[in-house]
Formats: sequence, structure tokens, C-alpha cells
Amino acid sequence: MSIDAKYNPSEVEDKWYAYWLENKCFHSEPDSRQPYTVVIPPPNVTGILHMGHVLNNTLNDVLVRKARMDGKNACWIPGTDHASIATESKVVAKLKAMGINKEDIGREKFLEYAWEWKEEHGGIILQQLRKLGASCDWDRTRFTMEPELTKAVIATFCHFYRKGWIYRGVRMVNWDPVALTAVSDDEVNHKDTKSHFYHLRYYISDGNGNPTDKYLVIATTRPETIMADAAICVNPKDERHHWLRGKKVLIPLINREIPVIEDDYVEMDFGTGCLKVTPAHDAHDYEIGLRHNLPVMDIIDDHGRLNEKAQILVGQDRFEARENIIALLREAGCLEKIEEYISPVGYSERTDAVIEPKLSAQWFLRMEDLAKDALDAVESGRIKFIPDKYRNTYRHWMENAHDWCISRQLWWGQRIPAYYLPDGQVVVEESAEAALEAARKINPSLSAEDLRQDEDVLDTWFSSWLWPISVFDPELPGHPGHEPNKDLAYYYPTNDLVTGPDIIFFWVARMIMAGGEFMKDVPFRNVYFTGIVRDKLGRKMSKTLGNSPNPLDLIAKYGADAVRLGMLLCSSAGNDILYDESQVEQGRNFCGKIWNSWRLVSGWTVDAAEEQPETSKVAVKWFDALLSKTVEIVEDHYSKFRISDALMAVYKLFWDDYCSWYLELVKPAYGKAVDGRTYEATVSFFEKLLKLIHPIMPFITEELWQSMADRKPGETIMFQKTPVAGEYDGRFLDEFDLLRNIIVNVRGIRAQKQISPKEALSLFVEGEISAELLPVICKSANISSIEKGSASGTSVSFIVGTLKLSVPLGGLVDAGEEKKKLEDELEHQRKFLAGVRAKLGNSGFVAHAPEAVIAVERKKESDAVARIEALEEALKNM
RNA sequence: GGGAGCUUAGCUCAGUUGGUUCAGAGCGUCUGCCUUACAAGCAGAGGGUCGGGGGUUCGACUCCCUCAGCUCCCACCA
Repeated sequence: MSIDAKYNPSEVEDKWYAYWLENKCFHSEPDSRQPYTVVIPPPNVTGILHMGHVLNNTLNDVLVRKARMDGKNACWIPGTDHASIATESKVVAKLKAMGINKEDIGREKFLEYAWEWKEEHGGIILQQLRKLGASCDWDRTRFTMEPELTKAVIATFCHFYRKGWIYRGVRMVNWDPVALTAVSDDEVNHKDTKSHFYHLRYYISDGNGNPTDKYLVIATTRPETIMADAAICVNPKDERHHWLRGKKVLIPLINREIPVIEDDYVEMDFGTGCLKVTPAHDAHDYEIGLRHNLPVMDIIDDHGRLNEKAQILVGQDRFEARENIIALLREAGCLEKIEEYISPVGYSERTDAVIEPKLSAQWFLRMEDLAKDALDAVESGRIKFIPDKYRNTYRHWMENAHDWCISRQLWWGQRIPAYYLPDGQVVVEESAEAALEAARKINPSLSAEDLRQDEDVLDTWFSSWLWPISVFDPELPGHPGHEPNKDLAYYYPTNDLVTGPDIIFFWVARMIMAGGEFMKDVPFRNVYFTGIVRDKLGRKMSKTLGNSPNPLDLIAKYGADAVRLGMLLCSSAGNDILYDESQVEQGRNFCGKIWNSWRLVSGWTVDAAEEQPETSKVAVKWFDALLSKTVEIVEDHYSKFRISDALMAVYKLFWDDYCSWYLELVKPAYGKAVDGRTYEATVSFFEKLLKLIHPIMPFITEELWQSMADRKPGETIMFQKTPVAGEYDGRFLDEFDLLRNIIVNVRGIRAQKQISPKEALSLFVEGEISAELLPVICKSANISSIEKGSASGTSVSFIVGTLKLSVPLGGLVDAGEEKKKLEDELEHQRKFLAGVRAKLGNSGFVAHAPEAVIAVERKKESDAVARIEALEEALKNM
């Protein structure tokens, strides 16, 4: 677009993205360069872009573009996750709206609908990422449920099964009686709910199943489950209940005999100290049941109704049964009292139904060895977490890792490759054919129809934990002996992973496990944890609050570069992000600044014969040095993943130093031409600045880089080399800073008549700054090297750069006050010196501190000595 | 209940084994400017006893103890 117009992002963004695609700028193949690899945290296939994705993928893209410009072979693998639960529930909802029930149409038909849905809505998010400028290698796009990756998942299951680490067990799941499915722990919302605490009498049995007149009292919120009780439990330390030892009690109404047992789990001061143990309907009770070998009786069906095992109230809903059983208990004289009670109750996130703990057979993967190795990978430093604090969280979890329940009662996902024989035996094989073959070794007469495959699918994370491996070589997971293919050998391990801390266990830890198991190597070197994006009031962004802006609207309004910068401005690793649209405005403003600065320079007329003015010489020398210094700082920030700091350093270099100082200094007077040398330098600076900014703001930098010179077809700023820091004179930079302070001060004095930096500079160089201004300059410029002149103490000399100025002090300094100040300073310096020397004399410090730290201390020591000498000298002369 | 972390300017946050120029940045606010790249701009200014208290030290935003407030993770008490 024309430089004379106002910058309009929407005019250039699609153009350059198409250009990059057309020239295969994102594509990577193994070659002799060093690879830089990242895999995207695969978003849900049917998801749409939200602010969290924007943050995550902007950070990822900055890292990838930076690495690419550093000359590495950058490869960013995009893809999506099939997200069993989320996707299945969306499909179920859609079918429901069409009047179709999942169970009625059956598995095959349902999956057809699901795939149809995926084809229709899947991958929208990947298109949206392009709007953001994400430089993914789209040729390598993967989907966790595509055939190749599914094969990898199944092979992995078989691998661990053969290894003996996968087993079938019983577990308490969160059953949603409305959706008729189990939901994961994090899909359960615990809400404090008003309920009742029912105190019930259980009469002691006489040993023959008949009640005696003695009884104990238990407190429960769920009286409708008493028919499933397996025991009454008390704390062994609870002396109040010692008389119950060895006794049996009778369940009210049905008079079934159950034992009294003892377990530490029971809190003595909660309720009555007696707990009814109902293994089938409470997770803790189930654990107790296991410890004490109690029978399990399940009296609630899938719809939350009492079944025939309950003996009474059969067919009633659990809440209805609760009301009714209270009446029966009251009649039977077993109801002691009812208390009001607030208790946390689990609700299904999706249906808001009260969750029913339900026992069911599940598949588990043993975590013990996997967790140990994965913990070591982080503890040993082979994987770094940014910020480091998440190591604690990680360690805590890994040391207490429970076995991983990998089965899900869903249809959308990889179906568990376990096949049951008619007699209940099970074979696990990669395919139905292989399973039949294996089954025939047990029973040769079996046919394919006799085998029944497990109905459940695998946890989504059981496919995404293979992601960093399977996206390159789907053959390898499950077959650790296989030779990695060319891609995997070249790109693995990946370098950095950018993701949220909420999935540190679900995903990050498990990828580390899979990496250790199949590659004997970590899947990535660094994990950068982003925070949660919140609104400016600190609330989580959510649909119901309506406080989440649509990123695409933002991009349309402000441009992708502005959105990226706005997002990065407030993002330090691991902290939550309080998003505010004003940050995006700031990004837009920065685009405008960059644009307009080139508008200025490109409009200059150049006269090669013109001599370069002194001020321009100084300005060029200064900015060249400052650029080098800033590049060093920026590199340091990037190396420590301080992205927002790197961004801010570049931002200030461009706006404050390049635009406000450099351009103002070299700008030719109105109607005059600029000299050739200054022009060349300016253009070269601008190009370097564009390269520094490109990883953060890819579109505007490409547009300007393309327009500032004739570029060859296919050329792009994406593959230009990051500017490298040259040698520079640090002292000169310091002097110039001093000069800037003085100029600022001169401006302040002459506030009524503002002068340009250039004017101020010449005033100073030509000695036109009057003596009366110097004491003020001295004060504001914080000049440390004030030298007392004559013994009378009436004049000072300033040393600024190579200039030495001397002026009378007049009555500005009180001699007595001054002496006191110097004495105090001397005192301080002596103490300081003693402290530093004590530190240096400490053999432990010298032995363990790095060389650089010791050097700093030595520098402090010599500086302090010099200061003390100077102060002593000054005091002597007063 | 168990674990982790946070508290620095009006807001959002930096502050790298305690050290002199370490009390900072960005935004916002206030003041003055439509100066021919840019009012989405330019030039300036003000603003914090670093949550409270105590301790260690020559010296503490930094280390220790304690109190208060907030956040997150895990478990959710029959």
C-alpha cells in the first residue's frame, strides 16, 4: 500500500500471508541446519479461537519466527485434538436438537454423524490461527484421530498391556445420570448445597439377626443408600465406641446384618463418629471397603433410580426415595433427628445433574515407573520449566501419581483394542484379525462373531501424550525398538513447549513419560507456562459473563500485529494476564508510529554531495552503538524467555530513541536535502529495527521491508538474519545519555520557547549555554564528577564527555552542610568497604560463587577505595 | 484439610545468590503544544515509608519469623 496513506492492516495482512504460503516460507524439511521445533498444543478440533489461544500462539509464533531469523530450520507443527468428551457432547447436543437419541442410533451411525460434524466444523480454528500470523508448517497438519495417529495410539496400548502395565480395575467414576455417561473429575463442579443431616439409629444385632434394645447413631446426607451399607465404621481411637467392637448391627427397614469395623479414616469429632460404609456409592467408602474386604452392593441404576437390590422403594428416583425413606424410618422409630446442613455436592458441568458416584470397570495404566523417570527428567534439569515454580507442583504430583484411568465411556475416540471371549477371557491386539488369531490359540473353535470388543474409548490424553513423537513418526509409538524415521530423528526432541499450567499433569507430564518410554529422551527442552487470560477486573473469560472479546473482531478492528503486541505487553511467564483493549490500542499506535517514521524518511530528498553535519555524525555514531547494545539486551531477554521484556526493549528503542531522538537529530531542515551518509545510515538502522520487530509484528514489518527497496520475487523478511550486536563504546553511550539529560533540562528552562534536540545540542557544543544554567544542569543530570575548584570553594568544573566546563558557584553551596555531607558519605563508604572485604575474605564465598560475581565484588572494592581517597582529599581541602 | 504462590506508583507488572546511581517500566493522570512523519502525536510533570510487625546484618524490596489479605492446585469430610 502507499506510504502516504494511513497504515491499514487489513490491506496488507492477507496479502502477505498468502505470499508466505505461496513461497513455502513456513515449510521445513530436514537439512544440514540446526532444527528448531515446536508442536502446537492441539486445540479442540471443533473449537474456535479465544483469547487464551491468541496468547499461547502469539508467544509460540514469536519464538518460531525468532529462531527462523537466527538461521535455524524452524518447524512448527500444527494440528487439532479430537477431544472426546467435548466433541461428543457437542454432537450429542446437535442430535438431540434433531430429535435423535445417541443410544437409539447406535455406535456406527453416531460416529458417522460425529465425523460429519468434524469435517464441517473441524479445523476452523486452524484457519483462524492464520489470521493471527501463525507461521505453522501447514503441510504437516495433524489430527489426533487420523488413521495413522490412531494406529500409534492402539499400538501404544498394546505395548503397555504386553509390558504388564495396563490392567483392568474397578473405580469410582463420576456418573451423570442425565447424560448417562461418566464424566472426568474436572467436569464436576462442587457447589455448596443446602441439604440435611439425618441421624439414624442402627440397632445392635443379637447375633441371630434380631434387634436388641441397644443402638448406635450415624449421621448421613444420603439415607436412601442405607440398603447398600456394608459396615459401620468407627475410629479405633474413639473410646466412646469401644463397646461396639465385634458387634454386628442391623440396617433399618431391611434388617440386614452388617459388622462394625474400625478405620482411621473416620473423624471422631465429625457427625456422631460413626460412619456408614457404602462401598458402591461413595469413593471413600469404596476405599475403606477394599481395606476391610467388604462386599459391594450397587443399588442405583444408570438413571439414578433404586434397583431391585435395594429391596424397598425400587424404581424410585434417588431424591424421591430420599424423601420416602425418611418417612419409613420415622415410622420405624429409627430417625433420631434431622439437622440443616450445607455440604459440597458435585454437579455435572454439562447437565447440572447431581453426580452419582458409581463403580465401574475401567482400564488403568500403571504410573509408578513412568512417573519416576518423568520426575527425574525435570529434577535433573534436562527439562526446564519457565517459571521455575511449577517444578514444585510437578514434583508433588509425580511423587503421588495415581494410576491413570485411561478408559472413557464414550464413542468418539480410539476404541480400546481389548476383545472378550465368550468365557470372559480377554485378548489385546492391534486389530480384530490379530485378536481372533490370539483368541483361537485359546479356543480354536472361535469365530470373529464370538469376540466382543470393549465398548469404551481411550482418554484423549492417551493420544495427545504421543503428540511430539507421532506427528513425525506415527510408526514409532508402541514400538520402542523401531528405528526413528528421518523426520523424527531430525526434529526430536522439540525445543520449546508453550502451554498453560492447567494441563501440566494431563499433558506435559505424560508427554515426558511417553518420550522417556519410546525415545529414551525428553520430548522438549523448555516448557513455557502461560497464565490464564482474564478481563481487566481479574475475572476469567467466559461465555456466560460475555467478557471474552472475539479475537477475530479485534484483528479486524486493530490488525493482527496490534493484537499480538497487546497480548504480549502484559504477559510475563506463568502469571495470569489481565487483558484490556487499551493494550491492543497501544499496539495499533505502535504500528502507526513505525509506519509514519518510514513515511518521513522515505520522503527525504538526498544530496550525495552534501556534507554530513557534526550533529548527524554524533547521532549516527550514537544510534549505531545503542542498537548494538539493545540487540545484546534483547538476545539476553529471549534466552531467558522474557518475551515481554524483549518486546519492551525493542519498543523503546524504536519509539524513544530512534524516533524521538535519532530522527529529530538528523532530520534535514524544511526544504533542505539530507546528506548521503546520514541517509544510508538511517535506512540501514530502519531495516535492522524492522528485523528486530518482525517476530512480534510480522505483517507491518514485511510490508515496509518489501517497500523500502526492490526485493526479488519470493524474498521475505522472515528469512533475514537477526541483527547482531557489533562492538560499541559503552562509555560513549553513557556520555550521550548525560548529554540527553542536559538537553532535556535546557528545554525545561526555556519551556516557553521550546527548542528541538538539535538546537539544544548545537547550543551546547558551541558553548552557548550560559553559566547560569549549569548548576541546574548539574543537578538534573546527576553529574557525579564535580570537582571543587579553588580553595575558596566557589567554583565547580563539569566533565561531560570530552568537554570540560567551569563556572563560579556563587552562594549555591553551604560550606558547613557540604562538609557534613561529605563526612557522612565517607563513613558510609568505609562501612561498605568493610562489608565487601568481609565477603571477599569469606573462603566459602570465594569457593562457590561464580567468577563473574567475584569480579563484581572486586570492582566494588576498588571503587570504594577510590571514593574514600577522593573524599578524604576533598575534606582536607575544605 | 494438604500443597504452592502472590502482596512494589492510580492500573498491570519488572527488580537476576543482600551492596553505592535500586526504588524502576508501560499504561493512565496532570500541564503546555494542531511544530509541514505521526493529536493513534510532541514536550514536560507529579506519584510508592516495596502489605503490617519483629529479627539477622555495617547495609534488607531482596534472607528468617510472625500476622493480615488474595490467588491457584489437590482432596472435598459421611
